[in-house]
Amino acid sequence: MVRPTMEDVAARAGVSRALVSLVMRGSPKVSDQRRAAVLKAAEELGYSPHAMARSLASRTSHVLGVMVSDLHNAFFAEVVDGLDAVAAEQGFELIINTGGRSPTRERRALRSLLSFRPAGLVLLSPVVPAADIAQAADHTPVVLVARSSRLSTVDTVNDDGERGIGLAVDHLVSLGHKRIAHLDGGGGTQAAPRRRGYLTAMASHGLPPRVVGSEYTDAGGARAVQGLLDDLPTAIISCNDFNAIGAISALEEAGFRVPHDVSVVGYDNTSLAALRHVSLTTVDQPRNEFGRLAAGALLQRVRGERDEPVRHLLHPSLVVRTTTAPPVRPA
Amino acid sequence: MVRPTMEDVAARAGVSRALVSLVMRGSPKVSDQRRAAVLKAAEELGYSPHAMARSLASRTSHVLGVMVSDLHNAFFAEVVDGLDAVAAEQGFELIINTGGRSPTRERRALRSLLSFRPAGLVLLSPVVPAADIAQAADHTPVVLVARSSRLSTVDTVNDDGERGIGLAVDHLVSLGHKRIAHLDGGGGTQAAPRRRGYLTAMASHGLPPRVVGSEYTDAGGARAVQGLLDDLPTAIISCNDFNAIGAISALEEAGFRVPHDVSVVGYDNTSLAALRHVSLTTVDQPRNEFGRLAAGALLQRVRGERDEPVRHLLHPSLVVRTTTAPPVRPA
DNA sequence: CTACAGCCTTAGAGCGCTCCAACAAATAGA
DNA sequence: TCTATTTGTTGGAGCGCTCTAAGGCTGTAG
Repeated sequence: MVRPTMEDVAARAGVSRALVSLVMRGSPKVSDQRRAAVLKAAEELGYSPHAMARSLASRTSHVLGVMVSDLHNAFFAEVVDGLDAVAAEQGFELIINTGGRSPTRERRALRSLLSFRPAGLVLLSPVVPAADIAQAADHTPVVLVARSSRLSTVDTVNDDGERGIGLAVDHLVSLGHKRIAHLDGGGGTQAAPRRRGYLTAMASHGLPPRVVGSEYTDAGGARAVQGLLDDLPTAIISCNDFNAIGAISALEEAGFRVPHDVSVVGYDNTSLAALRHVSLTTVDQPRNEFGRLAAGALLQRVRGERDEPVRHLLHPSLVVRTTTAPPVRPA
Repeated sequence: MVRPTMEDVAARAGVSRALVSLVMRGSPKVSDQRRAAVLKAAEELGYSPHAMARSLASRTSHVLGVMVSDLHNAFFAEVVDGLDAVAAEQGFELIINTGGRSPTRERRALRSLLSFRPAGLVLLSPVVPAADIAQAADHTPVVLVARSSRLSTVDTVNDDGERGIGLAVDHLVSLGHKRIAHLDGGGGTQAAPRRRGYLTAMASHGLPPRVVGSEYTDAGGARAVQGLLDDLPTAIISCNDFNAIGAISALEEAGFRVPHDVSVVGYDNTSLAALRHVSLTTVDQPRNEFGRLAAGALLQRVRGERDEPVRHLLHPSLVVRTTTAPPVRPA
């Protein structure tokens, strides 16, 4: 259970500890003969370098810390895939932990990550106050994904929610819809730009807006629809996919068919939306790209290539499935 | 950007580095006055201890490494919640990384985790060969979740899939079903015990089994159902929730209603199953409990309280929703 | 007034590694 | 031949911390 150290390898190979260090770091200035001897000894002992000792001694880190606010949400998994790809490519490793959407746990997670002295930090949709983020950013480069910030020390990567909802509105209008309601995400993370996008797009088409208060859950979507039943629009744009699925259930329970009687559009293109049983028309965020850009921005900071903040605002795209169709009822 | 060290805090508080160390570790043998001074200095400097230096010096680690085979699967998120709860309670921290269901990436993830010299390792449904696991277990305590092993050096936590499917069969039989088919998970992780549970339970009720090859996806479930259409059973037990949802879509597309014409049971009780639009009767695994038990077992090993392997086999439970009902067609 | 407990506090060694300066040996240039 | 230069190797200091053993200080007892 006690792991061998460089000293052990050096003794076994009959060389100095420094030489073993050179071999482990792949230095070219080691003779082939010694290199082979060292590698052989390392192999025999089952030696592997001690990352912490290494980074302590070298005063550098090849670790990026990733704080995922909610591990239950597959959204983040794809962002992590993007991060991982870029990090691996550039010789960095990821350590992840999670805040469970609670500021307390999240702050703990942040402290834990920072205690490993990572080269940089990626925060995925954090819920901690900006002050905590600013404090972290004092010590190490930070990039925020799915959360905006005015801090000049942090970079951000977000989707253009205003534009995303605009795509949904345009799609429905082009199908012939005029009475289009928006189920609003309330105080949720990206609710405001989405609502704004809805209002702007409706106005640009000269249509009267109709915003209904709701939330990011399927129960919320169902409830909102129940309030719409007396005066049903021909199309509904939900604040996210869960909400849309709740809306669809409530519509079907009330005897309406989707998309025949009402078209429904979601947001996020979660894996749910792709299920054939759901097959939801929705707005897709380039999640993998989020991760890639976040890693890229972070590594620029890590290498000291940039000082001014970067604000990535990515273009969402509409994925048309089978919950939208031209209206059949009088518009 | 350069972080303060203990030395800095000591200088500012006018005490020695060792005293700061005692304060940071919460030692009782420090006078209140000095303690306050040290904490104040630390606060002012924004000091936080360097986890790596600490564990290097103390030759101990309060870190548990967690390898999640697939971050996209919310199953693991709940296991992590359980792990996190127990770890936090006992003063341990989690570092997570992911293998993306690829043996190569997983091996890399394993190496990365090990390089932090964690006190122990939790592997959630790993896909690497047993030899890699054995090797890791040579260096540090390892517990496997959702994967069995015969290695005497590793503990395991699994659900009793045989029993889980048995619950589903019993439920359907008690509703009056006699023609019950099983959509099999093929070579998937827990497919074998589930199939075995189905066969055993059917036999114990004196019913003829009908196993249909399928896989753990909604497309797989749909395809399997298409092959059943000429001779439809009155109930279907899927290998997991995705498969069940695919099966339901295919049934509905073929003009059958669930549960009126066919009852369907899933497995896993994913968050999908709870959506009102889906409302799937399914078998629940105590995921949070998986995590708690895994952490518990690991910490026993870490503290050297136990040497022999432990095999936890947890009881799944049936969650009855609205996709099962008594059969109306002749059985 | 000395002795001996406590109780706090501190110096110093050392964890596994990197990196620098120094050096021996081999090669090149004069 | 002798001095440069290059190439390969090494000892030692030090990264930020913990931990042991050995202090300094009080206060009380002898």
